Amino acid sequence: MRSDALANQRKIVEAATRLMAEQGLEAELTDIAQEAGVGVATVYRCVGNRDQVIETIARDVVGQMAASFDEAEAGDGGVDGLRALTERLHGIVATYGWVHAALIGGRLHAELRSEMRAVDPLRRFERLYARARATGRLRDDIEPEAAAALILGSLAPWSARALQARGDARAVAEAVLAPFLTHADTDRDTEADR
Amino acid sequence: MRSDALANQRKIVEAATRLMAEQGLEAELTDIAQEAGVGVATVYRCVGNRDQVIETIARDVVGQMAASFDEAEAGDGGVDGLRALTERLHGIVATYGWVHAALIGGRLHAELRSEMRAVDPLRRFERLYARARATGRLRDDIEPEAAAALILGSLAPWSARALQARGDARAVAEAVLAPFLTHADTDRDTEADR
DNA sequence: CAGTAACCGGAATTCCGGTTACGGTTCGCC
DNA sequence: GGCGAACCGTAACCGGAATTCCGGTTACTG
Repeated sequence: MRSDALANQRKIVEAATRLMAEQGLEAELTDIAQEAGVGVATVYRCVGNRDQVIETIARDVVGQMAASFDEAEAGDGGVDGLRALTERLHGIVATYGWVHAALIGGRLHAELRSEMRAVDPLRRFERLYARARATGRLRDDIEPEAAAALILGSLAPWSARALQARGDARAVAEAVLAPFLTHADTDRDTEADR
Repeated sequence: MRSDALANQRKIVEAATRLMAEQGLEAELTDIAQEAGVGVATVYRCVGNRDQVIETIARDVVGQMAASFDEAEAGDGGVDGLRALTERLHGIVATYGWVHAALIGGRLHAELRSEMRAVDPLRRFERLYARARATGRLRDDIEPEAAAALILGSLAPWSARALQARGDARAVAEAVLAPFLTHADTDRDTEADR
């Protein structure tokens, strides 16, 4: 592949990501091409048809999410790992906006769908949460399943946007996890911030 | 309008709601007509074109949400009101599935969009939360804004589904609010459950 | 119970966005 | 610097979903 074609490929994927992040997966191909500053045909040559464009982006998101979970699972299993994971996930949705939401509900090719399902964020987060709770810095009166649903719920576009308005990814993760920390721990953190 | 036409209108809206709840807003008109047991033209006569079908459903959702908030604001402002609101909201998303999520991100007519924005769930929930916190049964180390984002985040389709799997709307609301109650209060509730 | 206006279902049509074909342009190796 | 292959943008094509049209049917009124 010639270097200009490669550059176009990158431009197109970036443009598509940007557009789909705000409009959802149904962004039009002509718009994507325009946003990338190329013609429609170039999209077909450099990335493929509409489905393949979506698939490319989907793979990006799924890959990044999976990697974040892998990393967290490889860590020491403490609360800090959970915080880092939350932070990374919020970083991802900040970039991909509506894409990750659409991926879960939309119609995807069976193959990609199963790949997505394999990540199974709720379950994996739940396990990580349970593991971290054993360190004693998380409240023990809340079930990991409910905690996972709440924390990952904060990735919903409307919540994520509201939270992002208040600070950087680190601050967001902090705010999201706070309700689950033991009082002693939140006190410590609060003091540390000052 | 003749009585059979009125009956059809109801059937169509219900069918569209059911279909869109699981498939998203892009459900096809022919499928909707079939699900309702009528011809396509009947959809146009009784409800209108595709956009108007969506608008009708959207109005339902927005109306129910707004009513829920109105009711909560008219209440005594305690934690129980918050719990009831959360319960109602989860009931709504259980019925409308992907519709409410799509409404926020999708392309809507400016008019309806602003109507939706007028409900402004995050802000209204935040105020209710702040008010309820004054009663002393909610933790005071969590900001209302963050709490609102987390609690309303639980309405995200993936979280809502996971939570619903564990029990009825009341149990869901309970689980969602638990992290925000003071310890004394959660203890009391936990004991009451047994 | 008959007349009529409103209603119905399904076929025909329009419309719109994805896809492809084609003539001009640019990269990169010599 | 020139040549060929690979690349580009535009405009025409195509399929499928939205919308409309039409002949038959059904609910209300007197």
